[in-house]
Amino acid sequence: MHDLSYFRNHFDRVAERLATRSNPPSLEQFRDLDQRRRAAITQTEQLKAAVNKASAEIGPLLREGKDATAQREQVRVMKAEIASLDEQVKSVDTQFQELLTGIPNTPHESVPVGKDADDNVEVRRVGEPRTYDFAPKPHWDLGLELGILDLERAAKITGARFALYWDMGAKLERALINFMLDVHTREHGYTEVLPPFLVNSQSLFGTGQLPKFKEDLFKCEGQDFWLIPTAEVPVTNIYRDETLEGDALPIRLCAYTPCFRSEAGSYGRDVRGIIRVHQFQKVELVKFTRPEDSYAELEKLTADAEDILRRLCLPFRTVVLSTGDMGFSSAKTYDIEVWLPGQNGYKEISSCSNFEAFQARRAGIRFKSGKKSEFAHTLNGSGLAVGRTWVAIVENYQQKDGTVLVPEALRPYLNEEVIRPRKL
RNA sequence: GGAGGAAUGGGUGAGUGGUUGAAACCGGCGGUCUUGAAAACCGUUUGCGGGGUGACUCGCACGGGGGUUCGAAUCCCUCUUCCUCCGCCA
Repeated sequence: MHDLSYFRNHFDRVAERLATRSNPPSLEQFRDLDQRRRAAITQTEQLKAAVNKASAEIGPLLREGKDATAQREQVRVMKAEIASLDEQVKSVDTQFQELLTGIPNTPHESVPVGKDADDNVEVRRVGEPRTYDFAPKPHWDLGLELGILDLERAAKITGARFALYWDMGAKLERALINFMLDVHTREHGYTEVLPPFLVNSQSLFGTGQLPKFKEDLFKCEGQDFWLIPTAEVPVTNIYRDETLEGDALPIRLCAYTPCFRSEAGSYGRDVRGIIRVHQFQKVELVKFTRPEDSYAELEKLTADAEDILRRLCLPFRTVVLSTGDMGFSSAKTYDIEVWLPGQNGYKEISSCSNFEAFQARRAGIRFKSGKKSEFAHTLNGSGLAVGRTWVAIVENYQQKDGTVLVPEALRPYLNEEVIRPRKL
């Protein structure tokens, strides 16, 4: 959510910047609604002040034993008028809030202007894709042949786009989770948290998934519980409606959680394998910072996520998303893309964003700054998507004989150097 | 799931219909005193939203929502959360 007075006072400049997004918000109504809302508020509040004044006079009159019928009648009439005016205020305010909360964040000045993902700008490329003296297979073939990934039974148990891992497949997933959490907590200074995997509407509003993107989420029937689409939601909301001590910043948290996404609107995309599924595992990095530090912290957070890929010796590149490819709440986003031989290309494995005060304003996350309190900046990024890291390892470390080599860094976690085929 | 109890400002906690946006204490901030610090003393210390260049002013908020009343922290309804006891349970 935008700062209202800033938005009002810099309307043309902000509107121009917002127009560079892929779904630019319609702002035509803003000025009219804003003005109508303020006029309505002024009107009712003046009347309320009159009522307060009149009814304060009644008490003393009664105490003196005088008659107050006239005053009572006067207040009663004004109250009736207020009731109808309040309706108007409520109606215009609701419209205004809907408009305001539906406006995406302003892209930071360093974000390249562009239409879509094609206009994203590569900022780094690390590692060389391996060359194979055989045709590398995609992970869905490898997973089946190795007996570690069982998509058919997952579909039976639940449905399409779910995964069942067996044996070394399950252990690899678990090893990756532990490895990532260990690196971030021991080497990068993050504190581990284990949050609820179900959240309420208020939390989803705080991080910006609601009200606009509810079709992407799973909801529990008859209850205000939603399956989390990312740990960003419960972890960022840890400090919802709280004021943090200024000295406590920056706060760096990391969390492992499963993530649940309905993937509505993604039909036909990444249908094979487990690149795009309804449930996947992720280790998430979340930061709360002072405004002046947030961009430096974004660089560090992105580097922390990249470090996992470096340690696993997986080739990757990092791009800065163009204005046309950014998410709703973000002011700046880096995507980290890992090399996948099965796709013969780079595929997103982490998305690292600075939301500035956009989420903090929605969620009421403040910090003490001298005598005043102000909104913190929030950031987050995948560190990393575990399922896609699993894919990257299986595909990049496959060998001619059908086995998969375990990356050096994971061997202590797996007690194996090679994943060998087994019967499913 | 059943039975009781509770929810007030950063914290403790008073307040059961009319200058109570809220006593008191603690904490925080500023000051006096002091070589410095402590102590003592004085002052100050909620948020959101309107109006005004500004001094300032108005409205709303005592867990959330609704109601009674000229007037609600205080009375009623409802929801939520927490505590105690019982039941169930990994």
